[in-house]
Amino acid sequence: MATGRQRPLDLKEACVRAAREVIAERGIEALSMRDVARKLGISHQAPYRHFEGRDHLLAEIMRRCFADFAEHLDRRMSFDDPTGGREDMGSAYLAYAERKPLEYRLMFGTPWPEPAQHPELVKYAVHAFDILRNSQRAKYGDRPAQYARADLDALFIWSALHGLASIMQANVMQHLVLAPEVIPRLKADLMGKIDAALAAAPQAAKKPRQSGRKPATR
Amino acid sequence: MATGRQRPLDLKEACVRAAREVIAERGIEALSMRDVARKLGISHQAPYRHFEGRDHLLAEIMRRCFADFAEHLDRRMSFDDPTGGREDMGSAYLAYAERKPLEYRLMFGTPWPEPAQHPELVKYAVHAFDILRNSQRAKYGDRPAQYARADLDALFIWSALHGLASIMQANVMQHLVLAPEVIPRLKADLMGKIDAALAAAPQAAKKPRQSGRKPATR
DNA sequence: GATAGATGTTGACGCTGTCAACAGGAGGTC
DNA sequence: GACCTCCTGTTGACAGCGTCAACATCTATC
Repeated sequence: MATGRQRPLDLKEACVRAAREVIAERGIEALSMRDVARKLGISHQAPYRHFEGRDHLLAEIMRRCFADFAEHLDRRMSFDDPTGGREDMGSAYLAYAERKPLEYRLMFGTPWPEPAQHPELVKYAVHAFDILRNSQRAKYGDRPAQYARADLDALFIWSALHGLASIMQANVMQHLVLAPEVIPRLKADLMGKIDAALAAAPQAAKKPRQSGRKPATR
Repeated sequence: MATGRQRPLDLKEACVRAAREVIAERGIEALSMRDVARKLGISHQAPYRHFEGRDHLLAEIMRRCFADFAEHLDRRMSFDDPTGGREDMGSAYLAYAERKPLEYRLMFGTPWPEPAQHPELVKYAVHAFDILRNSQRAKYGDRPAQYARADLDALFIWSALHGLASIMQANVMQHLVLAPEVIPRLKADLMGKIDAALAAAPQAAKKPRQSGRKPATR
């Protein structure tokens, strides 16, 4: 059942894999260093040779999640997608949150370990946001004078998407007694509203000329 | 420094207060039953006479937060506010998240204990959402045929507000290098976009006639 | 006054993260 | 070859945690 019982060559890599398995099985909160060690059949102290502590192991996993998430968004949005099926950023974002709820919760729903101690984690997280931001900058022609507007748009899109993603994973959602056709329409409705909000000129600003969208600059 | 050292008359109440102090001082994750007991100068088992376990103590605190939150929204939105300063729901929501970040994180950013075991918690959480939902139902005249649309609108508003609130509390926010005027404009911009999205007819639906908004039905 | 229930205390268990000391193997240097 | 050092992994300890079980005490009721 486990990934493999023979003594792993690269213990650090094996720790990350085992930790992700524990998280998948019993949740993020239940992850313990001793669990990881047990799962690998090594002593309870061995993982500490590769990670300073539980936080550092968790930070490494989060970093990989952000890298995976960014790659997912990049792949789904780029015009040169070999599959040809270019997807809207919003769909791609929500699809990821839906297909990998644990990873999503780990990135956005778990208190971070001290960021100053984990610069790599910050770097990859910012990079994921930059995919969204750059797509908005491209829309306005990537002129620095429009950076504030692009940032505001990007943060709005992120807010709506992240809000929906985290709400749909929240426990309270199952108890709201929503009208029956609401759930299936939820994602499309939200993305329609995002588009409507962005189409409306923000404040005394002309509607940005925008015929065909440009690809994200990455 | 502590709330009071004399033996409290109502230990259950004192436990809740002490727990909130611990959370305020060292964070939600650091809360332990033994901390609460120590803080009150009682034995480590005494709190268990009033709460089945850590989860139940946490659930009680969360329940109170939801009650407090709902009351905050009600007060800020009702026309009969004695202060006369009626506030928009969005502002009220974001103001709460900003002024009580710990409570907000506790409600929306912390994994819930098994909901089936804490029906009161669920009830109060749903009630908070109903304030938002009812305000949308009122906008459409509270006709059941429009309940789905009201639900969709309410979930959109909640998504955007919750998304922004949780993003602004997230660690990554400080590392995004935003244009300088973005942060101060963030809240107003988002609420403007919410309004714009709701004003735009969703799909083949006339713009709802809506001159003066009705108060929330509660 | 006896009795039963509620409330608080004490002590133990296994779990956790983490520190310190130790063991062995790889590789370099004399 | 002998020696030394670093890297990796092991063993054993410690305090803190949640929780169970047994005991003490206080209070109210018959």
